[in-house]
Amino acid sequence: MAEIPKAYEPQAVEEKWYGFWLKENCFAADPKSPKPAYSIVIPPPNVTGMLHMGHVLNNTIQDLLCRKARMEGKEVLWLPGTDHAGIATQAVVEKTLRKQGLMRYRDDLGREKFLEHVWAWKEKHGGIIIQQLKKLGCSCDWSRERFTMDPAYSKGVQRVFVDLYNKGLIYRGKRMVNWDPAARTALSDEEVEMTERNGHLWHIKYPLLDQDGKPSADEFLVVATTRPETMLGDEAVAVNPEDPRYTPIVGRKCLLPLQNKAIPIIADSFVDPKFGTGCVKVTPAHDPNDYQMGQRHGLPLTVVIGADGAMTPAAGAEFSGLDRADARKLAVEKLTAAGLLLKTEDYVHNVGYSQRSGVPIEPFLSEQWFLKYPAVEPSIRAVEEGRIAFHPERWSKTYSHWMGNLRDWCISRQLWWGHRIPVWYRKSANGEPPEVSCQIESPGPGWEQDPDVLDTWFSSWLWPFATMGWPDQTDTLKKFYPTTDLVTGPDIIFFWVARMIMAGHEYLGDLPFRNVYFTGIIRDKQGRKMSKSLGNSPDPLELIAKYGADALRFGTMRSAPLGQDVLFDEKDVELGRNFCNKLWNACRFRQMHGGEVQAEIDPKRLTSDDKWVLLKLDRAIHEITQAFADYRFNEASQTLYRFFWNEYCDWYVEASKAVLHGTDEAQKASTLAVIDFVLSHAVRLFHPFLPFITEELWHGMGYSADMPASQGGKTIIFAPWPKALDEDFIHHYGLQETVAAAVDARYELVSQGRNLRREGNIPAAKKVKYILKPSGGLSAQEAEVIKLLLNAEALELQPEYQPEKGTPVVHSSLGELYLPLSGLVDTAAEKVRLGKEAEKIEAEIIKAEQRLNNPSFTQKAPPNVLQEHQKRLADWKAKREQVQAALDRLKE
RNA sequence: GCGCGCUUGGCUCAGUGGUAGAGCACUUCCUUCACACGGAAGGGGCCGCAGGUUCGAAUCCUGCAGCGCGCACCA
Repeated sequence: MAEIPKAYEPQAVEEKWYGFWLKENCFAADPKSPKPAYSIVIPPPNVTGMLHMGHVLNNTIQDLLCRKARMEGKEVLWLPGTDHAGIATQAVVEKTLRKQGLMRYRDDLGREKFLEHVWAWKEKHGGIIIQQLKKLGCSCDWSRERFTMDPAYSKGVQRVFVDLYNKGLIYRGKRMVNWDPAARTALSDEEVEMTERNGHLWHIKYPLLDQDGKPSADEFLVVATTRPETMLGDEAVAVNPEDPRYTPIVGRKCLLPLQNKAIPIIADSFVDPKFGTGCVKVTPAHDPNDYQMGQRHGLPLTVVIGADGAMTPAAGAEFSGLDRADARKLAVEKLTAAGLLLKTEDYVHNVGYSQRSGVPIEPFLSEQWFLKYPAVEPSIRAVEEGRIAFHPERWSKTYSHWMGNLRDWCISRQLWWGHRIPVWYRKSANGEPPEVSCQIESPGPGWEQDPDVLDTWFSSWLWPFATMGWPDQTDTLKKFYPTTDLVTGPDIIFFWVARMIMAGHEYLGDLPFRNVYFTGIIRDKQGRKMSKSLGNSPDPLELIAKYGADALRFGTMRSAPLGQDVLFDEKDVELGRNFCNKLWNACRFRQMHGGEVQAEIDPKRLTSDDKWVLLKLDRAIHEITQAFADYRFNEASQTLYRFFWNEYCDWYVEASKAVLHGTDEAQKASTLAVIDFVLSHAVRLFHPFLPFITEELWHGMGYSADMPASQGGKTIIFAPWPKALDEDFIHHYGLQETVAAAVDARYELVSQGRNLRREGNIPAAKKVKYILKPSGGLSAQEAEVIKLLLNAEALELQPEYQPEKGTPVVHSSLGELYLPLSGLVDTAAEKVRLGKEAEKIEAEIIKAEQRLNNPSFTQKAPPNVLQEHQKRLADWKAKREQVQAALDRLKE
């Protein structure tokens, strides 16, 4: 065993072992392996993205699952890759090119040239996030890294498009879509975020026209609108057909101000007579509801806002070219000047914003491609029947709700970066509509491909199988599909999860994964979402550099409960680092005592402390295994923390010094064997959380030497996952719960004894003598442990001890522990202390008696609970007697 | 409007029918031969409010309040 440094230094260790794992191909998945398969496909990060805390949370969980599965003897495939992220990537590149002065708008460069720039960008930045994942310790099979625009992957995307087109599920149509005027593309409904805004409701007078088309001086309608600039495109005013106030004027016309245009008054049941004035202005080209009404009433579509968000010439000379926001201001000004603005109310309403560019969405009429979702029914059933299990389960409700209200998916984007739509057109000579052909390759000369690309999610939804070589029946697909677990955020349940389930059912006739783990969202200490603009998003790589990857992983896992948002605090990472250091030093302590790894535990030499720690280890293994089964990683990490720090280090290691500092060599060897047993288990239990330090210790401590090369001899990655101790083991080593309880009582006595020392203001370093008046048997070794843990000069066992008046004492089931302080006794202080204790005991006794005196409790409570309460009462009563006796002695 | 989640010590959160827990922060003491990225002892909570079920509720049910998040075509 090599000497190891005093504090754990992660940097060199991390680099060394990650390189080793790669060199030894430890993460490679073998489709020919006879082992049972375990697989995860990574939620592909944006190819040009940078690692953030969300990735840390998400990928640590995946790594945890994969590493545990390997230790359990599974053949593991964690398939990594990146997403081309259409709009996001294109926007970044456009911005850069604009900054460099290479273009103002992408048309300046043209499609080919522009795409060259994007690919160059991808080549330059595309590998960054992959390298960052490696720093985190992710055990992905990098030989299988995929990109959603790999040639083979693209083929799959196009094939699916053609197939769905041929099935009649994909169609083209002119619709009112969500338009992003900044990115100048259509978006899906899911990419629009409704945000509550403080706006205004402007009440505008529309004068009625008489028979001659002359505006009436005193007859007018009042319409209320949140978007006065759209009135330039109004084609009607609508009222409810049942509204008696307005039925007489339906069919007449009114004057559209600013445009000086006559528009009809129509009746439509969409209008709610109780809202506002009961009159609605109708702008068919710029509002989805108005569009519907326009269709019903045959109204013209006057487009006053263009694709760039600026007013068109149709808006009139004064407005043409103005941005929509400026047009609103001008419209209000002009209406005010004309005396047509009746009032302006403050009004809170929801406005749709582009999730990508952050600008308000414009309802916009355009020709787009739509998909009617396939395999909807089986996809709903798969989740409802639990064949796909959501963790936490409640998200299945969100899923079902969305799946039950599906609307066709707008899949075309007016972008260049993405999969181009495999549809071809050939102009016909005689003005007829062009010929259309949907196929992957060009049908030949004279055919032009549709200029649009597909929504990024139209490629992502194929990720679980398109990454495995589909449509070919590859070995990988056969072995690892369907995947086992998916780990992702609930924010993409519609974008990605639901769509993957449908694609899986449509193309492979089965579910794509069996479990979906939804992480929480990482927030800052104040609970705000992390964002670049707030500057509250810590750089994980800086945290890794400062604390180590293991520390970052452990801290994150420890504070991330299932399904709950995580408030990130650097303190958590600090805790992780401190924990690694504790683990490190616990191993140094073992090393200090030298000798070979002790493989065999001798049952005859086990002390009660040894048995206690083995039982605690057993309980920890049970709890951790259950926590993993429930996807409760925070519980698993907390159990590990408690076991290792509190139980093993604080109590067992300290107690073991009674043996290790002694002279009995055979007993020392026995203790070291227990330590080796516990440590070699603990290091493996920690490995999924702390891959680097555990690998280092696995080798440094010599535990790898006991294992065959395929099972931990070479690397801890394949070391067997610890099993709970079996009955034979427990019987063989005499590990009864009663032993553990007795040791618990002994440690409790020690705590109380230390408290006496504090209460007496005796410096920790000062050696003092304690006297124990035992109530039962205590071995010499156990007494030695008590002495050591109390840091006492001596512990005298005196069954007949008669204390001097006022000697401080504590009481327990093991007996009375006195701290005789020759000449230094403060009787008054001791009286106060014992008085307080007596009060506490009295309160507990009253509580217990009340319960036990209640006949319905004694009749109805289960026997074990009843017994427990009876025992509790008896214990408190015994203690009361002891304390009372001590108090009486003070009075003499 | 509908749905979901949260409300437990100063802070962040576990706990989910039988004596209120952790980490951090705080107080006091200790550089003792694994670790000051440490050790020891301690203070601090009528578990949001009101009802109900139960022998027994922080825990189950019902209402209410506050906060957060989804979904929804009301100008």
